[in-house]
Order: sequence, then C-alpha cells, then structure tokens
Amino acid sequence: MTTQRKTYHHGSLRQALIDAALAIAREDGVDQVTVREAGKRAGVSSGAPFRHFPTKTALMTAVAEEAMRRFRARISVELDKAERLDPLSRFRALGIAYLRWVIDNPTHFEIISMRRAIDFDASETLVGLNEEIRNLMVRMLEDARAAGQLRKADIEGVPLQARALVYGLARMWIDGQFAQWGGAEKAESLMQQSLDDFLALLAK
Amino acid sequence: MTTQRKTYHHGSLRQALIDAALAIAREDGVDQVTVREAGKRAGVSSGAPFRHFPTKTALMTAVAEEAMRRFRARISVELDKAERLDPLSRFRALGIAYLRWVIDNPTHFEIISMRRAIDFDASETLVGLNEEIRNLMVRMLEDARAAGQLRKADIEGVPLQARALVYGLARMWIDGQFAQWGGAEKAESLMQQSLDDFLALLAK
DNA sequence: GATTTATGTAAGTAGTGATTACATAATCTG
DNA sequence: CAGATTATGTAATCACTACTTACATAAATC
Repeated sequence: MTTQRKTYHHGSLRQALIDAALAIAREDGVDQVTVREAGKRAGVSSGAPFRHFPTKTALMTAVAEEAMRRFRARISVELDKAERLDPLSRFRALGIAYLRWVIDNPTHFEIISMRRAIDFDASETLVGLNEEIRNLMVRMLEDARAAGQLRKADIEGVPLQARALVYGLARMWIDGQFAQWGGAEKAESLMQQSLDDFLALLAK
Repeated sequence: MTTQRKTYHHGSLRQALIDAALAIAREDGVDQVTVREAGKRAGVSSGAPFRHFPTKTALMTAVAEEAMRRFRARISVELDKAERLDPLSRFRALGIAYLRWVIDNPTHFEIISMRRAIDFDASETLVGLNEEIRNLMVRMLEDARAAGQLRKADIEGVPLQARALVYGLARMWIDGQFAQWGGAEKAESLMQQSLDDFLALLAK
C-alpha cells in the first residue's frame, strides 16, 4: 500500500485509514491492526490519524461501520435474487447470505461483533443496519407463517432461536471451531445443512 | 489482593498468577488482564511471571484451563442432579447448566473461547474437556432417540445444530446483544425459553 | 556445609495508544 | 488577490505493555 503523496495534505486520509485497517485485519488479523500501521499504509505519520479519529476505538468503529455496510449490501443483493421465492426460502437465502459473508470476511465480521472494542451503541449506522437485518429475519418468518408454511402458529421465540443459530454458526467459524472439519467449503456445507435442518423442523 | 510475602520465594506463584488473572478478568474485563498487573496482585515484580509463563499467551492458556475445569465441574454437578430424569430432560439440564455458567462467568467463558489469544489446540486439558462436553451432548441426544423421545429418527445434524444454538446464545450474551432486554435474569429466561422451544421442535 | 538449581529483582528494549508544539497547505475574507 | 484563518499534517514525547537480560537470593541436593 503506502500510497505516495505529492501534496502535504492527503486529501482523503479518513477513508484511506479505514481501508488500510480493513486490509490489515484481512491480511494479518484483527489484533494486528494498529493506528500506526494504518497510518503507514496511508503514507502518513503516526500522529496524523488522530486528527481524524480521537481514539483507536473511534477508528475501529468507523471500520465496523464500513464492514457493516458491505455486509448489509451483500444481503440485499442475495435477497433480491430470491425475490420470487416463497417466504421460508427467502428466509433461508438470508441465512445463507449471512453465513457466506462471514466465511468470506471472517475478520470483518469479527470487528462488527467486537462490541467492547468499538462504540457499537453510539453508532447510528451500526445500530440501524443491525436492526434492519434483524427486522428482515423477523418479517420473513412472519410471512412464512402467514403463508401457512410453518408447523406451529406460535412463532414467539423463533426469531431469537434463528438468530442464535446463525450467530452461533458464524462465531464457531470465527473462533476456529470448524477447523478440524476442513476448510471453508466444508464449513459452508455444514452450516447450510444445519440451517436446512432447522427449517425442516419449523416447516409443515 | 497484593498478597504479602515473608519469604523471598512466593511458594505458589504460578497458581497465584492464574487466580489473579481470573480476578482481573472478572472485575475489569478480559483485556484489562496484563502480566504486570497479575504479578502485582501476587506481590511480585513485573518480570517474575515470566519464570512461570514464557509468554502472555501461555498464562492466558493456563487461565483458560482453570476456567474450563470449573466450567466442566459445574456441568457435572448439574448433570448429577438430573441423573434420574429422561434423556431429553438431561440434555436440557446440560444446556441450562452451560448457559447459566456463562451468565455467571462471562469473562471466563470469553477466555475459553478466545482461541486466537490462547494455545487452545496445544492444550490437552482444553481440547479434552471441550471434547467431553461435546460428547455428553451427543450421547444424550442419542439416548433420547433410543428412548423414542424424538420426532425424527435421523439425528445426523442435530448435535451441531444444538451446539450452535447454545454457543450462539452464550456469545450473544458475551457480546452484549442481550443488553437491551434487561439484566442477567431476563437473559437467562430468554435463553431457557429458546432452548425449550428447540427441544419442543425436536420432541415427539 | 558447599554447590547447584529454581525463582525472584532491577533495569532496559521495542512497540503501542495518545498528546503536544509546531509546520504547512487549503480556504475564507476583505 | 493578499493576508488571515483554519484544517491537516509532522516530530518529539509520554505512559504503558510484553518481553529480555544480568544479577541476587533462597531451596534442594550432594
């Protein structure tokens, strides 16, 4: 990286730092992200980043926001593809899009869910997008029930159950609990199977 | 803490450091644990811990082992209480014991599942105890099937599903995703409900 | 009782987040 | 358009961290 700079001022240092942090996280892991290294990659001194982010937490929060936007965008794309399907199948598509993004971007998902290392609750973006994804999940389940796809009429606890299942699979991947069962492809098929099994339990 | 010491040698510094680290984690959070502070609480200099643990990771691994032993012990106690119940109820007891321990010891569970910050795979204790808990889960599900308690005969994917659900609920608690729904009691009842809903889907 | 070994101390290294005083470029204003 | 103002960079520094090294002291062993 280490972008060469002809002017004294960078021009778009803020975004460059976010991109650098995302790249470091992807290449070397989340805990290898340092303010200095992000600055270095952007071609700037070690103190410069602090003009744009008062603390490392503020930088990481902005990084999480960027990651969350990409996560949300990916889900939208996949849901659009599934637009003509029945509610339960769309719910499945959402779950699979979620899990695939996590497999493809483990460190970025890690940053999003690192709620103690970022100011999650203070970020409208993070809270809002998170809420959007949750709402999508709930709405699809309600649609599935309305369409008579479910075994039981009471879906009171199902959304939490579904979230816990997907989040659990995602975190198990992040935390290296699928390592013994092979690579990303194997993990993906296991996750997909698990999701399908769950849907089979719910469905008529 | 800052144990006073009359002899030059501590006598049991290794264990004192592990206990100190657990206490710091519980009181101030996992990332507040430093080798220096653990040494300080044990009443020794900042370099002394390195005689017992070559790296911070080694200390944290030992801490995780201690936490895992306590976790395992708690599960044993609760399972003993449920000894006379049917398999599915014992499975439920295991899940609830798991989740209650996490609620009572969030930072300790966090350390156990921090697989990048500890040498999980290099620790026979961690790998072994983890495997024991997983085997308990699987065995009880098989017993439940054998006892004709389940709707479907095929339980192929159920253990993973169950693990993901419980692990997901646990991590959601750790990651602060239950915060908006009130304190530990509320979270516990939500988790319990979620587990019961899942069992209801499985059961005949 | 002398020697060896285990375990502590003290001081120092390099890397981190963060702050400060200062320098330079972009922008605003008359 | 020129001078003042403001935004944004640099360099030096601080406190803290994991970790190392040289040395001191107690315990264990012969």
